Amino acid sequence: MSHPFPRVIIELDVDYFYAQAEEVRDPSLKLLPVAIQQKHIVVTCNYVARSFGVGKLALLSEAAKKCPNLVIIDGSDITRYRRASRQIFDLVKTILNGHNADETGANWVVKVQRLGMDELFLDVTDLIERHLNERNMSDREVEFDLPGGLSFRYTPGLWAGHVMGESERQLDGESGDSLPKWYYQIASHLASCIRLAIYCKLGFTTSAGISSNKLFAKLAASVHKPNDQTTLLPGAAADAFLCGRKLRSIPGIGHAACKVLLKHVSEAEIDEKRTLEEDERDRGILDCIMMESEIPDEPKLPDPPSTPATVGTTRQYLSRETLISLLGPKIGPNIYDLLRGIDPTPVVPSGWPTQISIEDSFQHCPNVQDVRARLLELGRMFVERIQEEEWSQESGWRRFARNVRLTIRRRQEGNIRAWSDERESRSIPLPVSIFTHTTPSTTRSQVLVDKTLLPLFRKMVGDKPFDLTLLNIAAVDFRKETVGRDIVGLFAAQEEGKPLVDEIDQEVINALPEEIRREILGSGHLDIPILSCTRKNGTGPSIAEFFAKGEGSGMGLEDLNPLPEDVRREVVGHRIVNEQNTFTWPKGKRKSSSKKVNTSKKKPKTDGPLTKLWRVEKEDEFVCPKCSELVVVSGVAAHARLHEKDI
DNA sequence: ATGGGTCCT
DNA sequence: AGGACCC
Repeated sequence: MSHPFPRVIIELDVDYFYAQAEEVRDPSLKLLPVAIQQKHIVVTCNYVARSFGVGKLALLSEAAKKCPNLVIIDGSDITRYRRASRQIFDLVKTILNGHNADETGANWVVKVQRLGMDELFLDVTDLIERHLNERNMSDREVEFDLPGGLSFRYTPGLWAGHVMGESERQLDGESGDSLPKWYYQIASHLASCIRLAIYCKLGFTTSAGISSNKLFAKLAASVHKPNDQTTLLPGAAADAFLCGRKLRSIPGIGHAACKVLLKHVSEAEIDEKRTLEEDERDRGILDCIMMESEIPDEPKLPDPPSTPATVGTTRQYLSRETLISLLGPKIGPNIYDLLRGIDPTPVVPSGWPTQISIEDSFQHCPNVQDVRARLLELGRMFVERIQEEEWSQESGWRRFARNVRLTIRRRQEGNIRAWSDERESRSIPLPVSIFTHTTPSTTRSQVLVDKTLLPLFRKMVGDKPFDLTLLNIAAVDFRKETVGRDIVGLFAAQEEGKPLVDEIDQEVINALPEEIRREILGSGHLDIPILSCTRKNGTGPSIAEFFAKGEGSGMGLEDLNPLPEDVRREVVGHRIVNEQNTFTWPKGKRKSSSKKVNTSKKKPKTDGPLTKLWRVEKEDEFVCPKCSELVVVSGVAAHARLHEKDI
């Protein structure tokens, strides 16, 4: 019963992501130990560094001691990694859903969900079903055509990569609650093809897990790393594998739940031991009865901390009811199921982010001057980040954050307790002026900080002394096609059912910044495509340049040569069972010449065509291009109506 | 710990 | 607004 509905899930994990992104940027790093630094810690490192004993989240000082030649790269600006992550996501999306896949995932054949920057979940059930309906599996070799135009061949009966649980017989046929073995077998080749394509196109190696749900797929992916894959067939082997895992290694069982569980498991163990001893004593009571009063049982006291607490032991000791009483009616049953390998959570297609945040941590920040200085810097990065996100929306509707949230963390007295990093936050409408691309980001940051964030900060801390260790600015509550609530409120409150556009001086409307104009023109009937903008890079070859092949021309799947055998082996590894596994890139259709010439820099359109603008004068105040009057944003439409008479 | 994200309450 | 979870 461990599969409420039968699925085939692939989890893809980009190996040592930040460090590999640096290797892709500069391949000479591949031979060196590389660590990515944020503040005083190594957040990740390549496998060369790991062979020296350097680990994730190691102190930089310790890492340098273990590995004196460690190449340390500052990773506090994650822009490059975010872009690389996007490229990988877009590539996988395109391979599996074609070039015309929408942005919401509503009509994707294969749902693709991001987890962090370096992991993807794929639900390939429908794709494989479709393939099975089209192809004759009695052929010696079968071709698998993917929606994006890529295709690969495999030999039925053979596996790509590692397999766990193959010897079980029950999977050979339908058994009601799981899919037949060959579904996973085909998925193993599919995973191999996708990994190969990622490597060929973008240069990243990945690890993959293939199984019947997200939990198993993810655990499977961790079995053989890096640059390899594992299929974990549901059944007794998967269950045994799960049972041996440490509790904390189960995704979904976090720090808080783990603490509660561990406590009760060890209590239950002690309990059981005691009743066992009591049983024994009962049996041997005649032998022991004389000694009992004399001897203060000394060797028995400090035993409990020996518990590693695995899934198996936890499952054994904690009933469903106990878990509910411990963790509540939602989380309790959830974890009860997880412990048994039951994970019905669907692969939810990832669309645009629901929040964009930027943060910095530090040792001390005890006064408002420091806060302002830090916020100004953070705010500048914030508005630039927001702008980058706008540019990455290549077509369709723009999305705007309604609110901005300020988060702080105060310095804690005394012991630094593990993982209750307590934050406080407040949110407030995000001023529309931050969307004005024509204003320098430093200016926009000043406005944001002085008019919005510092007042908000005052509200949080009051007059009391403070010492911060973290500041975070987040754009939240994204909506399509609206700039700010004040404007929406204006039009909602203002006219009862009249078509607004016809009432307002068209020329004045046209002169508005585009965001405002779109707002005035209303929603639904106007689809202004947003120009894509190829960003320029700093000096030297950047990751973006390295990746530039695919930009602006679909994903350019067709421009890759058929794979050289040595590359294929490098990617798929030595373990591949199916020697016939190859894939071909689609031919024709697109000119391949266009994509190498892709370095042309389009300007963001706000720099260009609009010559007569409502200029942003101050926070939320505009200068009318017709009469130069200063108008608050909530008065823009009303002011525009005044000019109707001018015609 | 870092610098991000997700969803639920 | 906070808390849990994820990387």
